[in-house]
Amino acid sequence: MTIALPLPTQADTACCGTVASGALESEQAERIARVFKALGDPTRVRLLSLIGGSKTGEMCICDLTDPVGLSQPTVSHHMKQLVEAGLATREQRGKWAYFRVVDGALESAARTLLPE
Amino acid sequence: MTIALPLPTQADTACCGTVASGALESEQAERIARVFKALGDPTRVRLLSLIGGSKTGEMCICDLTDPVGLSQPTVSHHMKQLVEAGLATREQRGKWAYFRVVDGALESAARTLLPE
DNA sequence: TCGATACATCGACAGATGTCAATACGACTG
DNA sequence: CAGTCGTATTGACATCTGTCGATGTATCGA
Repeated sequence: MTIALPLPTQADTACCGTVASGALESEQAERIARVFKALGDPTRVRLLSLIGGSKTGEMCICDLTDPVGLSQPTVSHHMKQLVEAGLATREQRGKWAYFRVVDGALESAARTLLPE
Repeated sequence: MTIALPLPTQADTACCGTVASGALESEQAERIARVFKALGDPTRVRLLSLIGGSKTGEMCICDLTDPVGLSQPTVSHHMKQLVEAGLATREQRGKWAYFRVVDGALESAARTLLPE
């Protein structure tokens, strides 16, 4: 038997309230901080920029370990963080797991820092 | 005698390279991540929104402890993080320390998430 | 000068985080 | 089906982080 957990939807990067337009409730602040927490590690920033800047827009773990100089489990761990933050997607194709930057996610995160 | 430490300048939020336009070097990634790390805590997000949304645009620690519901040392600690990340400034006036959101810092951070 | 006030720093602590080696899992290949 | 390859997970570990109480420091008022 399985239990339907009330997992928070990860993709709701921005829907209401921005940092620049005062007085956020703690729940909104938590939602906003969750995304920036994922962006608060230099390795993850590099991973995003590597994937987003690649020709096809997608990369597998094996393509990423070398550029960042970390072990495969560590890269896998970071990518999981990015996926859970709604900044990247994972798609299994055969043996490989292809990651993409979620379209509009960075723009959406950027918008939470601007007025209005 | 004092020693002139080569402290990194904190205000250089964005000068070159963005997440959305591929292949950041580790140093640029580190600089970008430093700002978002500061934004990766819900309390700090609230503090920024409180200060930025206030009438005068500035607030002292004593005004902030109640809204966020944390102790004075903790709020002081968070504000130090924000100042060191270049997102806020601290100005001592008499007994009070007034904090402001650095003008353009959030916009600058947002820009590192967008293409170009 | 003495006390009160506002803030920073220190010391401590629990919990989170980044990292790797080892291992498990799933998919292809022979 | 057995072996190999790409990934995810686990377990362990050191470090970082958020938090508070206690204490230090500077400023103002009486």
